Amino acid sequence: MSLLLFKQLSSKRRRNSHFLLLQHSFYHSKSPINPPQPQPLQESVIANLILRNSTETTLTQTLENSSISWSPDLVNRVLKRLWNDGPKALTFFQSLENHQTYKHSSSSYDHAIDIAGRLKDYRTLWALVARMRTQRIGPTPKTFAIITERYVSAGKPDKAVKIFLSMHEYGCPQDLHSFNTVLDILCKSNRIEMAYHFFKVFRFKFRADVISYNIIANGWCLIKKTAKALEVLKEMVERGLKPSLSTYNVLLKGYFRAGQIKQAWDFFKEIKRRGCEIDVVTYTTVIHGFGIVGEIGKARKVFDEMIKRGCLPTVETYNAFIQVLCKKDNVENAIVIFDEMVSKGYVPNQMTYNVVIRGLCHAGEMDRAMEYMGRMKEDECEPNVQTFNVVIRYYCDTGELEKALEVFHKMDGGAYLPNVDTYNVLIGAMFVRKKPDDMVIAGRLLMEMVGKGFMPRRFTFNRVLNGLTVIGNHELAREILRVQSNSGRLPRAFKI
DNA sequence: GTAGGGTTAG
Repeated sequence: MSLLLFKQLSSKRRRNSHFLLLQHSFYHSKSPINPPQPQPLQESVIANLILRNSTETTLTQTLENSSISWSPDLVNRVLKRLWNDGPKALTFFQSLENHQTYKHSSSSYDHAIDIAGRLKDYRTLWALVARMRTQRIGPTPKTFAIITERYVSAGKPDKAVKIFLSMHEYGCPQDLHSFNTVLDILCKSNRIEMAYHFFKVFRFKFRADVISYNIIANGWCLIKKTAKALEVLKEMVERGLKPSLSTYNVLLKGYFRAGQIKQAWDFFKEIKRRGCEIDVVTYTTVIHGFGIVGEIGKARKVFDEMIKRGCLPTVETYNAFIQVLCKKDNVENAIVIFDEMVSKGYVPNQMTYNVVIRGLCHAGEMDRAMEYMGRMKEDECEPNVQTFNVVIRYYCDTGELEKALEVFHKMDGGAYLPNVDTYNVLIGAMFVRKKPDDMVIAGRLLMEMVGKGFMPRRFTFNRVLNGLTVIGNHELAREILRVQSNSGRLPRAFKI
């Protein structure tokens, strides 16, 4: 059985077992009138506990006194919950470092290192690496992938490459695998020029393979330079490496991204004509590519064609199709497809819902958008930060700030922590009504985001400071100025 | 976390 078919069947099976479970509890429950209340997840309860304790000392005591039996999996789930409050996440991690019985696993160290890196707290990051080493649980190649990514996205790609070249000094030798990882990280962080240079210097040393070439070709495609991608692939073939299906999919996507729709279509026809194996990724790429330029008819045709040819769509295919229908057709037509996928036994995921909810918001159907958000929970498909951000953004756009703030407050409680986008959207919205109270809210939100390790841009700082000065709230303004000077993002006038 | 398909909007 092909992997594709297997994926389809397993997702159907999941849904069927869900139905069976419901039927089972309906027939066997002693009191079907009182359905069992859903228990809050353990990691959610713990995350709330952590968010309420302000210092490491009180937290350590609280955790020592509690009878939680820690496991690497539980610690990872808690860290995931606390993802958008980096300082609290690290405090939690460190408070367990001296636990009497529990010892952190390698993967938990990786998470903590990732969080420290995002906070640009490199001292903590390297202290954690050293600690991994003394515990003899790392650092692993994955740890180095995380560190490399954090340095690249902090604008230090040279440093990132140096770290990669020194990883063997940490007992972690470089190989083709880790070479490809670094190339991919550089490409995905918009450093294709550097990735290509690095690739050319080391391709013989690491015996670059099809995957290395695909990564580089994809890098060029990401910045719409399909000609460069083709050049790289030509060289690959000259070296005797055979293109894979991924190679074709990379190039196909590259044509669409670069707006070379005709080339994309010709290329798609060509690979079919040559009898190359086409898979669901190829079809999804074409459906999305045509849809996004408004060619809904063609997208639909390809969607029908794949089914006719026995290539079953996946949830991702549906997500792509639903998204383009929302954007270039009509949200009602998108919902028809949404219902169709559900009736066929597919389980919509968070992205499916987010795409539909965004489509409804865009059509001004905020109430229906909120209905779908409620439906997510019923479907055991918890809304994520993106779900909240979409709804908050659109409430802000329509000037319903009270509703935006109401949704924002629903995020409180540890289950879904706001991220940097949430704060930026809300703070920006506080300037439209010119109400003094809104300035105070903006000021508080700014303080809150800084406390969670999200650094606002200088523009945001200045805007909020101005607003507070205009309404005469000098106290909050001073507090913010203090935070800003600690962060090093001083207003230009204050420099020197 | 060795590659390819599905989220924001200006």
